Amino acid sequence: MSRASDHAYAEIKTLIMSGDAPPGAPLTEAALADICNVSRTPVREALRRLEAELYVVRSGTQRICVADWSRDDLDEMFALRAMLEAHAAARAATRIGAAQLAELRGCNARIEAAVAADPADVATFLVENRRFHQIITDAAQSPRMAAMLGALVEQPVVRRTAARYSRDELQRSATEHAALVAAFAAHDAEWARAAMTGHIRRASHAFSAAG
Amino acid sequence: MSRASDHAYAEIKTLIMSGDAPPGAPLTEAALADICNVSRTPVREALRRLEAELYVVRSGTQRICVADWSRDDLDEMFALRAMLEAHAAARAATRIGAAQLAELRGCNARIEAAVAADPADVATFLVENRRFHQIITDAAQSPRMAAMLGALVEQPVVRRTAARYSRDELQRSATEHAALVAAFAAHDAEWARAAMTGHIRRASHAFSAAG
DNA sequence: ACGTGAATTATTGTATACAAATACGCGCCG
DNA sequence: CGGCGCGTATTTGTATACAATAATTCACGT
Repeated sequence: MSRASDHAYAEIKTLIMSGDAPPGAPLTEAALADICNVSRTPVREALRRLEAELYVVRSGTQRICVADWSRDDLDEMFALRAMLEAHAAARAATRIGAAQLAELRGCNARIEAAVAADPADVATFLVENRRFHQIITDAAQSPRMAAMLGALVEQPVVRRTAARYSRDELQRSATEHAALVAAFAAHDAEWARAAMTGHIRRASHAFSAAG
Repeated sequence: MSRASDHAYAEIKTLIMSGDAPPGAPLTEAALADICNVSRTPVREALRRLEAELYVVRSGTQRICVADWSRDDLDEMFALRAMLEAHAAARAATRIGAAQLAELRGCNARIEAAVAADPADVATFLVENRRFHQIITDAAQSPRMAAMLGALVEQPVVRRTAARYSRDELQRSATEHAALVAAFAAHDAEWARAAMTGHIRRASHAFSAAG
């Protein structure tokens, strides 16, 4: 996408994620255009994307509000993500190449280092974790699923501060990643699916407990 | 959405579905605007939606082409749909109300009538079949999943003429729907999930055999 | 004759102006 | 005092003009 449109997208998303635009808050195109220093046109395109990803919702008569996710919504998001990522893992297991496997290992090595640091480097963890899952999604070679997952993955991170991630939880994540890598190395689709399902569902419960 | 934008969306989709715009064909905003008798602005919005639904793809440098789905893509679409609809069915089983259940029964009654007709009324079958699945998706009460499924359900119908649906296949569909209704009536989530999984996967194989 | 590169053309991205639709506030009537 | 209807103001939808960027073509040099 183009410069201004992307900029607007990122900026509005940040507004939402940071809480500056709280759930339920009405958003007007003109105001957003002013904030982003672009015209309404790219703002509209950005809002389209955000709407498709359910960051915002259209209230009755086309007015746009920040989405507010109930506990049930969040559970549902995790359930969907577990299904989709498990499927992605199964596909990836039979399609992944040596290079991607190596990348995955490097990624998890950095994750383990971040977890071992004192204090734990949560920022690095999040970045590398995201990358880890991204590699798997890519290896699955399903643009359709990638598109679906794109919106889903980062949303639950909202409202969760770094402090909420316990070292124990981070450590478990790293261990589970190692199991996933083993499943991929063995090209065992069902193993990969099971490992990913457990990984996401554990994360879901950790999230619920922390939230 | 608004009038012109919706119109453009529908018209462009028809162009694609009917085959007038064959897979891989480049689409220019100006040409589409001309066809739809609207300006480029609503065309752009329509293309955004179609892109999100993967009816069209952006080639390298933002140029838009009609998507062309390989056999692998179609299999993948069915696999995703099977997962998502099975999940929807499981959710719906515990949330569905008496009114929706009755609607479901009425729907399948019309399907059976369409199948029993001579010759089989495929058009009615398709409409009611779609409605049947729509009721389930609604009952699942997950806007997120509904959004994901929305794009997925009708796509494989493309390139499949009515003649391709055998009476036997239609009859099986109706029977499976009856099983689904029974699972919903019992509010048995796992039964519903299993029934839906089987239903979609059978359809997938029937499609492959016919295609 | 073929490849390279600049000029031209086509296409997309952005801004702005205007039209349509909707919400809000005010006055009026019951 | 409260509900209803109308006018104004705000907001979204559409069209158009212009800018930026990518593709194509043609000429030139090797």
